[in-house]
Amino acid sequence: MKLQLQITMNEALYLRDPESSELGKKILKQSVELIYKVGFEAFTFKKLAEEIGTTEAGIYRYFENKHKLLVYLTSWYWGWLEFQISFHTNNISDASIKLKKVIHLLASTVEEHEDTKYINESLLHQIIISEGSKAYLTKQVGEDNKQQFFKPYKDLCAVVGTIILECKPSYKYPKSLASTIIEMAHFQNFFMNNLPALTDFGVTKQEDELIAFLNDLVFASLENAK
Amino acid sequence: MKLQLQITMNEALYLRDPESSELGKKILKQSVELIYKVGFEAFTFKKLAEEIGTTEAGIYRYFENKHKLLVYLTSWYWGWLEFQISFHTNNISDASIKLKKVIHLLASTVEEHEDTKYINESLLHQIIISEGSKAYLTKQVGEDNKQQFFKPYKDLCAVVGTIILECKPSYKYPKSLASTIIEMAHFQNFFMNNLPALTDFGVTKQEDELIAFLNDLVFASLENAK
DNA sequence: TTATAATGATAGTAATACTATCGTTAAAAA
DNA sequence: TTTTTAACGATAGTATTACTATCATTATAA
Repeated sequence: MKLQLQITMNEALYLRDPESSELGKKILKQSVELIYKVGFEAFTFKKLAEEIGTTEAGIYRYFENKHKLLVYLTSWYWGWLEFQISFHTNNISDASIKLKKVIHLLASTVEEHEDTKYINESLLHQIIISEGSKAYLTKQVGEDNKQQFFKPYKDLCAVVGTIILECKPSYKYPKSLASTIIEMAHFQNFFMNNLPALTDFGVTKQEDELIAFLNDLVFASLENAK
Repeated sequence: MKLQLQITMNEALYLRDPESSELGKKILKQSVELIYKVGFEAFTFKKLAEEIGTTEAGIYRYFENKHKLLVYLTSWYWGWLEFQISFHTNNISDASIKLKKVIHLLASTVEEHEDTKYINESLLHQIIISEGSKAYLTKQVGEDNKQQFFKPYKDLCAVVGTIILECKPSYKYPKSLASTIIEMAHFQNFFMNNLPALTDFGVTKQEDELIAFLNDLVFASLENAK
């Protein structure tokens, strides 16, 4: 048995549903690989078209511009992560263990499942680390938000916030702590690999140390709450 | 008496020192206002030249490209902040009070001192919040780092890390906690104003609540350390 | 069998991100 | 004071980016 995970995407993010055709799936697959390779700034629809073997106009039939494509990919990632969390914390009754699992999922390198799918989660994870915040750090964030583009991120944050409150109902900042964990799982990873002076993690065993830091941060805050 | 604060800038960031001429100072002043107004993506040297009343080529004599200008501005900000911290924590003996002061300085809206200077710190603070991380979230981060472009950020982080250790010598993650405070002071501010569902801060008294959150996060971590 | 929809191929445009040249002006050195 | 140098303004030019438009072809569905 093999069941395909389907993530519901905001229709305003695309012109034609990329999951509905072979070309669309190629766009998703190759855009992840190309953004990973050259970075979001140097990524263009022309280069993407060349990789795929189609034309620029072909890409524009699916996505209005590269910003919407980035928002699409980040939304997909948040949706996917929320599913991973709900799957892996299912029937864990102890909220603290649940929260530890969440931190582990956020901070661990994603390992590949099947390469058959059209999105490589492991590369996408790296993209989220390096480019993810560019999806909302823009002048149009207000309009994008009105169109619900960040709902998957908010939903994930709400899920984590709820688990935090399960651990400690009296904690006063569940949502801010949730967004802090999520952002720091990515930023500290980026710093560790690119600006190590900003972290306390060595080159070896790095991931474990990042997880330990996040656990320490979160559980100290919760234990401290009255 | 009026003493002008001079921040030493990495010479590799510019082609001609912008602080050495009137045009250079205008470039700094107007770039802050233009980036604040249109955002870094829509900001171009052509528009900047028009604002100043010079030509595109005139700007290119000072800065190679807009990325280096952004790195220049962020470096300036980190240097300025480090000075603010050293100034305002001077002769405070209690490390905890010092750390609280640091958090306050990081998370407070910067109010204007004199408008005579060529950099508006209050607008620059807003730019750091919205655009700051784009200075290092690039493919060239490694090369930029080799050229010491991020030294001011690292220095600031080291200063904060040292104060953290003064508070609690046994705490294991002073640098990661320092970079977490700095990043979160900015990100939570951005979320509060643009994606409020990611925070627990209301529209009123927002700044105080953000400071309270950061204090709670930091001191819980330190008190928790053995 | 005929519509309809998706794609490929090609063209074109305005803006961006530069580089190069040249004449003028203003300040510093001789 | 004259001469040299440095900075600036003005203009031009190029490759790339970020699109939009058109039309022929192919595959699918009515």
